[in-house]
Amino acid sequence: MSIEASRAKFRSYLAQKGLRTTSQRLAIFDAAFGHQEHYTAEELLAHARAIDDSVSRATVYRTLPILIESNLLREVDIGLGEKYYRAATAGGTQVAQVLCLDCDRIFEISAPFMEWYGSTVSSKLGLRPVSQRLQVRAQCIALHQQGRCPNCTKK
Amino acid sequence: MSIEASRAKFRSYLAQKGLRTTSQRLAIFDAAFGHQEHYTAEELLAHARAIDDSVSRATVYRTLPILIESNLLREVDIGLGEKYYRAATAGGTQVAQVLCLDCDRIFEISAPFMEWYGSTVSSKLGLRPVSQRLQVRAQCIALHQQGRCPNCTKK
DNA sequence: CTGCCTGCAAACTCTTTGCACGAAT
DNA sequence: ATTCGTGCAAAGAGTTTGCAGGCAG
Repeated sequence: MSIEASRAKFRSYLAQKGLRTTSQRLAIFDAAFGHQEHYTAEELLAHARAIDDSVSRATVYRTLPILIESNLLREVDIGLGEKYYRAATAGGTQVAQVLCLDCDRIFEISAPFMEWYGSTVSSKLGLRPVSQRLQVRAQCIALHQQGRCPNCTKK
Repeated sequence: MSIEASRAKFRSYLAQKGLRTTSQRLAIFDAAFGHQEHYTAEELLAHARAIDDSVSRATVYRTLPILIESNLLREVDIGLGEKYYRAATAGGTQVAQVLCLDCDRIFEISAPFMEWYGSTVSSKLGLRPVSQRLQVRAQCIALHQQGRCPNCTKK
């Protein structure tokens, strides 16, 4: 989905929910879709302010749930204390995250069996799965063996 | 492993690391092993205080890493804001968690393929897996269809 | 005009830390 | 006697919220 199509979807979602189309919400949307990587709320705030410097931290936190509910953004909580966000891509519910503990980079990998697993396991408990996540924490082999990582810019 | 064996393991771990065997640490240990369910740091504090009312919140937070490093306790972060802890059982690294969103209860299910998956995915990225987690969020079918859940005491 | 939305700052939750006293070795 | 460990309270990080004023519809 192109960014124009996504922006249109955002505007119609706002209209449909009776929410107002403010310049701040649009700036946050544009900031959110200007990056393909994972970012924190704080980073999103910085990006949004580069577009519209009137955007406040509070509005970022108030807008994030709207973007998530409209399926335009995905929230990724990998247990680092702060949450990460990422523009939603197709099939986004079936991805696993791999966190490199050396550089804190998050990689995403397709995990098509996850949904099946969630259903199988939940049904045994009389539950209906809502979402599932599969996360791997890992260390960089090259960094630990040769002292430097070809992917990491941090170390 | 019996609680006596676990307590012995805890004492020897402390000795081996040059850490002191204090009454507070023992009270926290006993509180941690007096429950089989998941509990929060706050709940652990309450249980520990029932055994030794001199235990403070700070000491609970300072003792938790020791219990985890010694593989006596497992930390479970299911994204509810606070972390949960549980006495470690055999094969504890290969369990998936199922969270009931209606009662916040955490169920654990054996997931023997998780470790294999972590290795497979990590190796493609030049990473070595350290740990992995598979978590399912689910709703209670009975509660939503019949208005009450046979498992939940909360609702 | 109406009332939703905003920025600001304070509040909040969970966890960590500095300090001086107290207890294990 | 040494230190390490402790309780207390304050600090910290990330996020949420109350309020008075501002802008979309």
